[in-house]
Amino acid sequence: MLHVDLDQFIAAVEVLRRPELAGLPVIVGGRGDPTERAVVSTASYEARAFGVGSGMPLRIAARKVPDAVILPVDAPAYLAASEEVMAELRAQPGAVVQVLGWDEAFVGVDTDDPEAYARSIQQAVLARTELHCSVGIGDTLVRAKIATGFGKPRGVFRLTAENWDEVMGDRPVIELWGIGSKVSKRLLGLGIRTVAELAAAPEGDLTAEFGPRMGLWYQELGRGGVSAIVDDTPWVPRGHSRETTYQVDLEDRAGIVRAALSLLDQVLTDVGDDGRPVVGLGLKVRYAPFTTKTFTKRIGSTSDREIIVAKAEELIARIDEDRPVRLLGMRAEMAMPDDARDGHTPTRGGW
DNA sequence: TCTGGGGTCCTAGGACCC
DNA sequence: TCTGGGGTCCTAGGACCC
Repeated sequence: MLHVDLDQFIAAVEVLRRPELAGLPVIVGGRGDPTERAVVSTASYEARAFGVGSGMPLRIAARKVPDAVILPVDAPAYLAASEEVMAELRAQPGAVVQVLGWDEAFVGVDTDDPEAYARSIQQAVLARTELHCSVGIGDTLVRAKIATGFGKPRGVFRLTAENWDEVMGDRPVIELWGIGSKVSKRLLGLGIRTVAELAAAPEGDLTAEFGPRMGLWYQELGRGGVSAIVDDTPWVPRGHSRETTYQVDLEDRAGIVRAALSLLDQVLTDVGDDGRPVVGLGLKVRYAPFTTKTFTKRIGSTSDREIIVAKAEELIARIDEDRPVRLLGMRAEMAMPDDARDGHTPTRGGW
């Protein structure tokens, strides 16, 4: 199958509607104000040359690139562009499309010449949207996804069982999709640094450290994954949540309660649009400088707004009073059929 | 340098039941 | 006095992805 990933997607969409920005360092993040608490969503390649990347505080990014054009995040514009791209992918002959995010998707297809198919996808997407993309070809989802990174920008790369060891074997495990900084450090504690070492590690070491499920999953990742099924069944959200960051720390109880209720209200709007009942509530509180506390509560399946609010107030009442709050997040979980989760391998926000 | 906002899934441990 | 085994449900926390 193939994995398609748009190149510097958000920055590219911004440049499309403002051609005068072409070739300039463009940074998109927050409300476009580098004095605010916010982070970079995407930087153009010109800005990346200065060491700016997504996730970086906007304030720092602005300092690194004094001449940068800093723009606010315009989610509706990116969603519209994304839908055009996905529609074009679905229009490809024989394509099964599984969307992973605004700017990427798996494309399952039966073809003798995947490279040619990949090039024709790039041409089609470019012709329709003026956006460039990179394409990974793989014999598993994991390999296709990782292959795309080697194709960037505007390229095509093939990663299969044949060249997996050669290409990935000596690389650090953090380059695997689904292994981040924490897990890679724990793996290092087991003496596992590279992809090849993970693939060959004693199963018992991994399951003892990460549990039977995740331990085996990480080993499978080290070997390039197993699943090769592109799943285009429509997405069913597991829940809805809203989160925000306050420009000034909240410190008084009344203000904290008011802020939490305001977030709750926003979540309830999404819940109402969803139409399904709520079965659980969560409240995540971020304390300055960087600790979080989570409160959760199961509630009987209900759509009654007053009941939900009353249950949420019980959670709000548990927020510590003796500490300033830096950020409040609230999450409402939605009901879903139990069988929707059955048979799934661990995915980590993935496929 | 000081950390967004939207998601998903896994694990540990306690309570409770038979 | 010392102490089963299996199961489910719930809460809190951790980790990862785009």
